Amino acid sequence: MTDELLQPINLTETSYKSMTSSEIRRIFLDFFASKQHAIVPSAPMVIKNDPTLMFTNAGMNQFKDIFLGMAPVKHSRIADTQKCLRVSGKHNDLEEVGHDTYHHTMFEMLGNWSFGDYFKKEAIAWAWELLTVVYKIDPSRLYVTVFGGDANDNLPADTEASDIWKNWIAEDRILHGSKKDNFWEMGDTGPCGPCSEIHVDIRNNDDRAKVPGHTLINKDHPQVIEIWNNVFIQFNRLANGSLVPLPAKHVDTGMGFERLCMVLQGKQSNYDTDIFTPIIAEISKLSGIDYGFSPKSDVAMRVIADHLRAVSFAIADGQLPSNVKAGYVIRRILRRSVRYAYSFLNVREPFIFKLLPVLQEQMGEQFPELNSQAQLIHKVIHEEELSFLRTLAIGIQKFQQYVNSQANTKIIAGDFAFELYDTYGFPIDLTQLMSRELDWTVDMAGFQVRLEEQKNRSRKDAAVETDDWVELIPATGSQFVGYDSTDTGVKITSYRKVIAKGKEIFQLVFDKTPFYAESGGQVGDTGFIESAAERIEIIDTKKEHGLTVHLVEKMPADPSADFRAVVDTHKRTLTANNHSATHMLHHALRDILGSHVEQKGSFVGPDYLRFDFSHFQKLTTTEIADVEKTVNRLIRQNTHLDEHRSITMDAAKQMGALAFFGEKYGDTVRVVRFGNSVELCGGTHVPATGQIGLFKIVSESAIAAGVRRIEAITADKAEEFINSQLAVVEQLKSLVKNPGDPLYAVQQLIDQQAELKKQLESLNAEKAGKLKDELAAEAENISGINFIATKVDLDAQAVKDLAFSLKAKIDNLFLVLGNETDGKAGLTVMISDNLVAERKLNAGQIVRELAKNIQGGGGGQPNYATAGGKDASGLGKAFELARSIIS
RNA sequence: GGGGCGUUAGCUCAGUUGGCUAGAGCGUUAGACUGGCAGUCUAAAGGUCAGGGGUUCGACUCCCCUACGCUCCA
Repeated sequence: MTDELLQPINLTETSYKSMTSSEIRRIFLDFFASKQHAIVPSAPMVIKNDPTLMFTNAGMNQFKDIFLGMAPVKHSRIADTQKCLRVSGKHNDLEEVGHDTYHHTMFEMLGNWSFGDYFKKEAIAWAWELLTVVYKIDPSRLYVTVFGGDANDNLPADTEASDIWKNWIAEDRILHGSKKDNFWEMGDTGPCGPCSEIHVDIRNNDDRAKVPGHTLINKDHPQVIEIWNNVFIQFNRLANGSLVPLPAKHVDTGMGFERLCMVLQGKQSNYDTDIFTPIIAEISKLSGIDYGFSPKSDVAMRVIADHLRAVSFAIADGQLPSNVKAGYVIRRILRRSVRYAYSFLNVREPFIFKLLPVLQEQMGEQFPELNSQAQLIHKVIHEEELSFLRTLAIGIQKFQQYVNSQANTKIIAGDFAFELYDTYGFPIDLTQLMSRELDWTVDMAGFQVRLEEQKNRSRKDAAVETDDWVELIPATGSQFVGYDSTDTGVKITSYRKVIAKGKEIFQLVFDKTPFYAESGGQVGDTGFIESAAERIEIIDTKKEHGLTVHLVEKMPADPSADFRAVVDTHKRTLTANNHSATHMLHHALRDILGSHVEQKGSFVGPDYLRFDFSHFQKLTTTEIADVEKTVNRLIRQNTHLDEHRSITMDAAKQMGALAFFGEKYGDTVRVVRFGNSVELCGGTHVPATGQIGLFKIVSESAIAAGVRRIEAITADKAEEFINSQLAVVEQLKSLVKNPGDPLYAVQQLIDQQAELKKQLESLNAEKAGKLKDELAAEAENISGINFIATKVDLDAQAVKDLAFSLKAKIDNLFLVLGNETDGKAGLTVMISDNLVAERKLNAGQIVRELAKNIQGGGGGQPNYATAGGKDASGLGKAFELARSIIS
């Protein structure tokens, strides 16, 4: 048996320590191909349609549905290399990356899988063969762990695995591990099982002689490391905590590619392998600092090299940096690298984007998306770098203002440090660094308090309470019948309650459903289900783990009844119009702008459509008009939908179907074709394009570097839009009484208006001048003060103007003006500046006294003040009081 | 999804307990100086203070809502 398993395979003879990373990767895949594994491409690193996970963080992610029994097994043996990203949660702390030799954000996970096919015996034998025979790792450096059992969980030790291992490795190299290290569970419930890890000791011979390797396993020693984990999925964990054996057992393995390369290339650090050295060399060249120059610059270079990969792959998968969710994670990673470059490599301008060609050279062959998306990645990283450098500049300015404004306390308050961080995005470690340079310190305890407050606020808000699924009928999925029918008899197979923000809603799963779940940008269907006894509104339809979940606000009284599921067909039709129009828009854009146009995002609802695509400049008016014209021509051709529900990917490509990077496709795909527009798509469409009627673009804008957005409307909405615009023109024409050339008429009106405005201004000035002169003539000299007190028929602003112009005209002025508008009285007091100073007169105080006569109050400055009141009949008394003040 | 901050002249920004009839620099225009240019000086134009509502005698300033931008957290 053993011999049969160890059939030598025909691999290129490559000597130990000279294998490049590309060769190491290829050998892995070739090896498992020779063991009848189907080699599949990496799934996208960015995950869509799974609320629990933003990024692929393990090789098994793309097979999760198979383990959960929700998707059929297409190949029972699979191997691949999977791009993964670990940036948060239990797996990684972003802030660790770069400080040691082995943490990464983005990494590749090599893996082989058996779905109900081979189990422990083959998995262990092949792992051993690959490592020792093919990769030629010295067996005296290898150790393995197996699950040692757990009394609390009533789990026995995995003696099956240890017995198999004894065929290959000395017994004293087989170690027994705890539940924490050697028992794998996907979640609180579901498939799980013991696992067996392979560890390698890469210390030098002296150290190995001094301290035996087996004492260092799982002790976080940087040179005694786990490289391969083989998980044997054989149980199902139920909600009550008990374990039941699975009928079909699976193998799920993962081997960290970067670590493997480190071992095989005889390096002590992942960053010393040829995966990273060319990038680090380029960083060194661009920054003028040698790798090895100082610990801090070394960390910075590792950070940048690592983050470049993560960010580039994320953008290639369609995830642009943004300020929400997955996009925000990407932005944070990129900004972290800019921060390190800024602080420790003294870089003050964008430069990370310049490293992209080196990365392409390294990985472009295995991951072609890196090449095809290069222009976009380049542009996006460059823009993000620029924008963050701006943010840093603002933060530095704020910091300096703060330091200048403080007495020499030498302490940055935690509140201020947090404000810089929270409001202005200024990294706390930069605040600390700059403080140290000034010999100041930051109150980090205060900062942490504020940060914790903020986290609690957000967590509290995001708290969602989810009950267990209640299963009524066992089912492995739910078939979508909505392409053909919008009204079907269904049974509820399972349901659960979800509480978010104190609002209670229920999720229902049917045996089959006509409801389209939100996907590919198309909104979920709404409608209702109806039994003999009751009718329940479906408020939305979403997808979760490939299941179609219907959202309702109220549970049916009898969930086990027979229901009729009815989709809101009006909304569905409008949505289909927009979806088909989106395809034609995409096609027209590629036609007119070029084939660099690729979908970067899409929203299709009943009211409008939104389409984001890669393009590097604003569309001209002509281009927009051309796109509209092209789409409308396609609509008028009334092309019929040519739909292929289930054809192979190859056949789809043969048809010229557009597929997008960053989308996960099954082995068979659905192709939607309207004439020359051919796309892989699961959405609902019009039977023939004529139904769309009319297509109209309503806006074109930029949403990120190299990405533009078009919003458009169709059918009734487009007609309404055009008609309302035409109505405006009609009204305009009738207003100007010039049906021939309304533009000319309006222009003339504008010119005339400007002319009249000038004339009016000069007339008003003349009138005000006269009033001013009249009032000036009325001025009474009371002990050297020119006193004027009178009522004028002007509004508040005119009174103010008059007061100021009188002040400019008359010296030693004490002016009191009264006015009356809308039954309310107003008083204005103006006093020449010299009187304010010499006679200690204060308009503000005076106006308050005067205002008592009009039942009001007011205030202002010493030389000018106003007041308002209810009783205009008191104005005369106010004037007399004013006179008495200076008499 | 929850916070914080911002939006003032074409651009970059001031505007301190509500009241200085909204300011500066750059840019624009005009004039002057200079043989011409560069430049210097003088003057002018340019603002629904993001939009809407409220409080007040009075709102760029205070409160509420909306839009947009930045930013942190989830």
